[in-house]
Amino acid sequence: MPETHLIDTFLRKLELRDTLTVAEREALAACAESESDYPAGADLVREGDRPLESMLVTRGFTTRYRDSADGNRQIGAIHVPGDFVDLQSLILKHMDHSVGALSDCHVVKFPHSRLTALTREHPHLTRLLWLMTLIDSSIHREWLFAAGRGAPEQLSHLICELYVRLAVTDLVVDQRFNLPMTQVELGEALGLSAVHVNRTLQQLRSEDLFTWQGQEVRILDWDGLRRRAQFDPTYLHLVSEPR
Amino acid sequence: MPETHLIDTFLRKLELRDTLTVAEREALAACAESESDYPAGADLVREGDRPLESMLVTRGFTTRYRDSADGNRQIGAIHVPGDFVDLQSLILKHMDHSVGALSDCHVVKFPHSRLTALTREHPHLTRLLWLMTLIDSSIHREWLFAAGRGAPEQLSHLICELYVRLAVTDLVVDQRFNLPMTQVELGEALGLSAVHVNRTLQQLRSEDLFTWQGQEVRILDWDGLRRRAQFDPTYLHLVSEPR
DNA sequence: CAGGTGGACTAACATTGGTTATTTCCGCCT
DNA sequence: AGGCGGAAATAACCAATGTTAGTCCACCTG
Repeated sequence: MPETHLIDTFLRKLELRDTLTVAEREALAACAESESDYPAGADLVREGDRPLESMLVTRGFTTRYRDSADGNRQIGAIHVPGDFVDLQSLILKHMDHSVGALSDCHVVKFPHSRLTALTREHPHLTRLLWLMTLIDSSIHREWLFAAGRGAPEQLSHLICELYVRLAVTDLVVDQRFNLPMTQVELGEALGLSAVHVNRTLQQLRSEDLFTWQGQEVRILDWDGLRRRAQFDPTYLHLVSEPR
Repeated sequence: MPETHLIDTFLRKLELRDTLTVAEREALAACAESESDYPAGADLVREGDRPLESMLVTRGFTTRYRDSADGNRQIGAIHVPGDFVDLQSLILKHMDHSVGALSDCHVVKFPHSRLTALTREHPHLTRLLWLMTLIDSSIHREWLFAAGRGAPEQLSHLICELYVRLAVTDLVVDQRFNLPMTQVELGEALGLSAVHVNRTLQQLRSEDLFTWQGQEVRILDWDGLRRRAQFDPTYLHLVSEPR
C-alpha cells in the first residue's frame, strides 16, 4: 500500500474547501492501492478505456486531451500534482478523452471498487470527491468563457490559473514555478497555432508581467497580470464551506 | 408539492444511464418542493448567488453564461427541458456564472437541505446525481475540443448535440425540433460574431444538411451532418451502466 | 394604418490568427 | 570540440473572423 504522505497534497486541497474528520482522512488513504510511474509523453488513460481505478498524480503535470480526425491535438485541461486525473471515470465509466503526461509522473491508484464502497459509508467525503470533479468542470467552463477573448488574455489567464493552483501546493517559490510545456503544447491548450503562441508571448513579455525561461515561469507583476487576463479566481472555489 | 409527472423527463434521463428502484424514484420526487415560472430573458440564478435550492427545468430552454468586462456575453452551455440547471450549486455553494432563460420556462425547485439528506440515505442515487453533473462537465469538455475547429464544424456540432439531447425527450418529432435562439445568442454560444454566424449558416444551408426557419430546426441529412460536425455522441454517456 | 422594434441579412473593410518555410539557439551526447 | 535534435524565433503571405454600418422584413402596437 502506498505511503500515506503521498496523498497529503490532495488532502490539503480538500481541507481548503471543508474540514475532514480523522476517520475520513484514514478511509480515503485506505483506498489507495498501488503506485506507478509514467514517463513524459506517455498516456495514463486513453479515450475509450473503461478504467477500474482512478489516478492521483503525486508528481508531474498531465493534460486531458483528444486527438481530432485531422491529426490535431486539443488539450482541455492541465492537471498539477495533487490532482485526480480521472476521478470522473468512477461514475462515467467510459473515457471520452485521454490523459497524457507532460513530464515524468508518479501516480497513486485508487480502485473503483474501494471508492464505490467509500460512497456507501462516507456521504460527506463523497460530496467532497464530487466537489473535486465539479471544480474540474468549473475550470472547463472558465476556459470556455476565456476562449472568446483574444490570445493575450487567454494565455495570461492560463498563467494566472496555474499560479493560483500551484500556490496551494509547495510548488510556487518566490513567485516562480516550473511549467513543463512547450509552445506547441501551449497552443494545443489554447486552440492557437504555435507561431501565434510565440507572437503572443513576445507581446506579453514586452509588458513585463511575467518571464518564461526554459520551463520556469516567474510572475513579475501579479496585479497587472490579473488585470490583463481578467482573472477572477472565484471559479477555483478555494473557499472553505460546510458541504 | 409539485406533481410528480413533472420530473418524468429527468427520471427518463437517469434511467437511460442506470436502473432506478421504486424507492429511489419516490425519494427523489419527494425532494421537489415548489415550482415557478420565468419569462424569456429572465435570470434563474446569477453569478455570485448562493442558492439554497437547485432547479430542474420542466419546460423551456436555458443557458449558462457570463457577462465579461467589455460587455460581451459568453454562453457556456445550453440546457433543455428535463435538465437540472444548477445541481452543482448543491456542492459548490457559490455560483461562478449565471443561468438565463432563452424562452419562457417552468421549473421545479429542490431544496439543498433535502438533497443533502438524500445523499446520506441513497448512495446509489447520489452517484446518479453526481453523474448528471459530470455529463454537464463532459459537454463543456466537448465544447472546448470543438472550439479549436472551424465555425461550420462548431455550428453543426451544436445542432447535432441538441438533436441527440432532445431526441431522448419527446421534443424531436419527424427530425424537427424547436430551438429558441437568435443568431446573436448562437454567436455568444460559439464565440463567434453574429455576422459570422449568419455567413456560416448560409454556407451550411447550401450543403442541405439541415434547415432553420423561424425557430424550427429540421435535420435533412443526419449522417452528412454528423460527418460535417465530426460528431460522436459518446461524450453524452447515453449508455446504461451499473454505477 | 403608421410607426417602432427586433431579428435576419448584406457589404466593405480591418484585424486576428494560421501556414509554411527557414533560421537561430541551446542542451546534450559522443 | 563537434554535431545532432528539439524548441524557439522570425518572416512573408494567406484565410478566417470581427467590425461597422447599414437594409429589409415580419410582427406588434397605438
